[in-house]
Amino acid sequence: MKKDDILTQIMLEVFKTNGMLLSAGNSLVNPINLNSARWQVLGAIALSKDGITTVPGIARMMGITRQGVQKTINLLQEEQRVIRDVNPRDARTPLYRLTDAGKEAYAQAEQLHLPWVDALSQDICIDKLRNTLDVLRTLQKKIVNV
Amino acid sequence: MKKDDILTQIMLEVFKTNGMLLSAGNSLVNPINLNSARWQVLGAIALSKDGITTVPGIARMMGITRQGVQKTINLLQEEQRVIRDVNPRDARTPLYRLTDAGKEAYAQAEQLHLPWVDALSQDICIDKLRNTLDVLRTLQKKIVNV
DNA sequence: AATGTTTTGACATCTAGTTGTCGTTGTTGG
DNA sequence: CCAACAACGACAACTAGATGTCAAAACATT
Repeated sequence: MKKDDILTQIMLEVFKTNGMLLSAGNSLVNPINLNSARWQVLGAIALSKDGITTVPGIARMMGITRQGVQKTINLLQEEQRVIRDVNPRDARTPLYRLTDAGKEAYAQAEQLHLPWVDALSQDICIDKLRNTLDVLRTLQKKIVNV
Repeated sequence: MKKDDILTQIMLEVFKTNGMLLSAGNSLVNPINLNSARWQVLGAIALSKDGITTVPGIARMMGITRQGVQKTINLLQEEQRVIRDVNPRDARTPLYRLTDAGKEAYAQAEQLHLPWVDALSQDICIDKLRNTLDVLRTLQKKIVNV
């Protein structure tokens, strides 16, 4: 197979893998009343500097639009899993952080996630994983510039 | 980074790459009045045996639900890009094939796709691409079984 | 300091795709 | 042969996310 054909196949497999990961992720965190979208947003907040960040900040981190994140954040806020603070540095865009319930939900999600990732990474050597991560990131940079 | 962490990163990058590929794909085939979803379904038909297949067949090939494919097929049929045949082997599920307009649309899409893929695969050696394809497929098999 | 540009939240509309249900058609095992 | 059972199209409701618009706030440049 030529490079072009392999890359085309990779694209199709990215679509498929995306769907399967979303679906598996939903099943994984469904028991704790989460889904992939909320889980990811909780993670984005948890992993941000000082555990506090803005909607557009999350959107940039996740590579989706701020409007999409805003919807999820509004839901998480209704569920008392995130709380809104005034942003002293920018009056337009409030800061969000996890509540205790949010922290617990994210911790539970991690406990479910870990053994799952562990099982999936079994039998794939670390160099292959590293390479895959590198290729995906390289592709993204190129897609932006092309 | 541990294997687990790398794989977690890969998952996040798959989400991002998926979004970027969809968006770039939409821009790419937008000039010929297509989008990523319709383009993919046209491709699934074009690449199937004898260029004729069923809705559930496309769904299995693409790894999405038959209902999702059905929606896209219905649109493509309205646009006269696919045509429906009676399936002599199964009265429930009609066969679909490309019309001349459908074939032309797909050929045009390929002409746009080729130089794009070519530019993206530039500077990534074929072994890295092969490895990435392999890892994605391995992951999919594992996700199904875990 | 004034002006033009960018970023933001809020809101509305749209799209691709999932989930669930129904009645029908195939398929398979006893 | 026939009774379960699986797969199908049609339809409806729902979800995540994109796209577009607006006014307000922040920022940049002169």
